[in-house]
Amino acid sequence: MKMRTISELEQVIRSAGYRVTRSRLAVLHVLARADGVLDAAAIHRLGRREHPRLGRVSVYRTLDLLIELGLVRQIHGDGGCHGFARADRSEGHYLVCQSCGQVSEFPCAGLDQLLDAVARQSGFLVRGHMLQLEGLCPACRPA
Amino acid sequence: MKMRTISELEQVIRSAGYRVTRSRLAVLHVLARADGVLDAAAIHRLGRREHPRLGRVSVYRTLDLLIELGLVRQIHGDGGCHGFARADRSEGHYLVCQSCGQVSEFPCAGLDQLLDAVARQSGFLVRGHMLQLEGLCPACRPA
DNA sequence: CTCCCTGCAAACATTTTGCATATCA
DNA sequence: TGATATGCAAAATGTTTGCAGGGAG
Repeated sequence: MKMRTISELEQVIRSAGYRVTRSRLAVLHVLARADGVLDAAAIHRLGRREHPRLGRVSVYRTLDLLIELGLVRQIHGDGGCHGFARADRSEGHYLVCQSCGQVSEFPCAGLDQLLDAVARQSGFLVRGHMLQLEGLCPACRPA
Repeated sequence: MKMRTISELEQVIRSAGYRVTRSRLAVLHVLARADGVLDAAAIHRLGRREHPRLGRVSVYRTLDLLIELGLVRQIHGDGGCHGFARADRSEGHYLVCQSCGQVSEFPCAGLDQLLDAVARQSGFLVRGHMLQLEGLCPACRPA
């Protein structure tokens, strides 16, 4: 998926009949700047820097909206599965370190073929996928 | 992973230096009988049928223990990511229906190769994986 | 008999609702 | 201006901890 500019993201929101508000922009900006995965609390905290009156509630509602529009993806971690990241930054492939908790992404060539095969065999209409590997990152793995 | 009998599961618990108690047995039995994925509340409710004094707390603690021992796997669903299933019943490959919420499993030949390649490239020590496909099951997909 | 495990209650953390007000288009 | 979105407070939900008593080995 190609990377979108903030303006393009705003456009998606508008086209869907929703308003572009300060709260929503704040959340978008936070996610745009973030490299990795953030949880709702972090998004709220960072969002307050640019919009101090931003409420927790709006963060949740905005995230719901962005997920519905396909702009944001929810990441399900091992402990507390409450991460969010921009969908166009990620392909849905994550490496989660069980020691330091860091999440990184990886390219995964060949997965699509595999998914096609599964779809054919199961009769399932596949609309998305998530592949997570758990283990130890290079920094945490024993020598 | 081969399917284990309840006695074998008990043995694993004992070997690890833990006691086999009524609460733990109740949770094991519930998970053994269940076909799909259950959340903590469901496990508690069903477990009470066989052990009425079973407390919520013990369910959580038992699940932690079983995960630690590798007997149970945690499933991260879309809404409320709090499912649990016996590890020896599952390979970590799930199809989640976005309409009816049903979770089923699928065999996924060829994934291991793919993971090996990723491990080599990333320097990550991979200890487990989870592949989830989201979409519509045969019953829910449009004609 | 001893120590681990349990269950209760209460603390805690996170997410969702009700409602009056503010704000975008 | 009018419908939508916000933010607060409070409720609902889900999970963890403290502690006295109970049960497995």
